[in-house]
Amino acid sequence: MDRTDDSLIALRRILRATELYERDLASAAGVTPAKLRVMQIVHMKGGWTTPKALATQMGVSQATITGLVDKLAKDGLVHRAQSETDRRQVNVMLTDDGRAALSRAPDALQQRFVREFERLEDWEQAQLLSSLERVAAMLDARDIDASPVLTVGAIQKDTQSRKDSRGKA
Amino acid sequence: MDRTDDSLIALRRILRATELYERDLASAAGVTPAKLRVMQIVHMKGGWTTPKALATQMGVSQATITGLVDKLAKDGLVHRAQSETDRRQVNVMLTDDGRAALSRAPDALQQRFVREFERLEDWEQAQLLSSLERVAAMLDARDIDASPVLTVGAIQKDTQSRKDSRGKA
DNA sequence: CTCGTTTGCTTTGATCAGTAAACTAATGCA
DNA sequence: TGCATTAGTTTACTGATCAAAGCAAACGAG
Repeated sequence: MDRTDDSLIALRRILRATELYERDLASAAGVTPAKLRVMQIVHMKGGWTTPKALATQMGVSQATITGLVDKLAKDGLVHRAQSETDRRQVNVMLTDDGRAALSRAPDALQQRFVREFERLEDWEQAQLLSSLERVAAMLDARDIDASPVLTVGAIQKDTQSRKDSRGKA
Repeated sequence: MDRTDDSLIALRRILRATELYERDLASAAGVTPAKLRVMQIVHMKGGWTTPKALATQMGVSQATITGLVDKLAKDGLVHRAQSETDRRQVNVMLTDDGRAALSRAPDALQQRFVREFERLEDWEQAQLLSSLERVAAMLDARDIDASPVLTVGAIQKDTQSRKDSRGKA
């Protein structure tokens, strides 16, 4: 039956749209997608995180994070600071430039999704959510901790807009 | 209530699951994801295509295809033959080994989706399909002719404007 | 037919993302 | 005190990708 095919096609369109947006997006911020993702996660976490946390969240090795953070630091978009409680740890923080770059990369894809989603009727939202979760469950047996970050990042329920650099305690 | 967030999380899980499966899949066939994609497309096209067509379909440059085909050829999975009608053209064909490798890489993700999808009640299928299409439309304004092949990164039918905005820093 | 343009592909030389393994330094436990 | 663990970096490598330059075949006026 054709519904299966049609569903696969729709899925594919979703995947492709996401990928394309991610690239455009990154270039809008003047960085590569991977670096943008790092910045977005740092932002999401309130302004700082550790390489370890980044590696886990992004699903890559710590060595990869080291490389990305190196480049971001060289570009002055983030900077490193040693944690005071555990001196093995490093805190990765956005610089002002980093925040500026992030804001130049409005997450069109996600914003669009959010905007349209929130325009739906209540029951439609519920149905969409349940369908998406069902598909996710169908495809993803394991339980992966995925953040609500699509192209990663713009959902910013930035309730606390503190820009201080209270480098971890 | 956070339906929006939850939807984004589900979406993200879908994307991640797809990526992960793609890797597993490729390793089952003993090749990398990109090479597997090349082989799948060749297969889909009936056993042979040109580098140009592959580049268009995958949304990468011809140079990239040259590289992938080089490696596949070195591994004996495809071979090149000059076209007889237009000697500038090259035909990329699967070898027996290539076909064998392909068959060792059943598309786990897709099969799983299909299997589970077809187990659903009729009305559930209809609902899922409509939800997926809705999301696809929300994310992907353009009309893309996507094939029911679930992969990340394949571009079916390049829309000119997209091509230009891609691939810059 | 011929010359200039277009087309299809490859080469070259780069960048980016990613890994594994070895290493360093700080922690923490017994 | 001493050993195992943890966090992060370094090193050396691979794979995918691109832009630009090059080459050869095909096409299309004139």
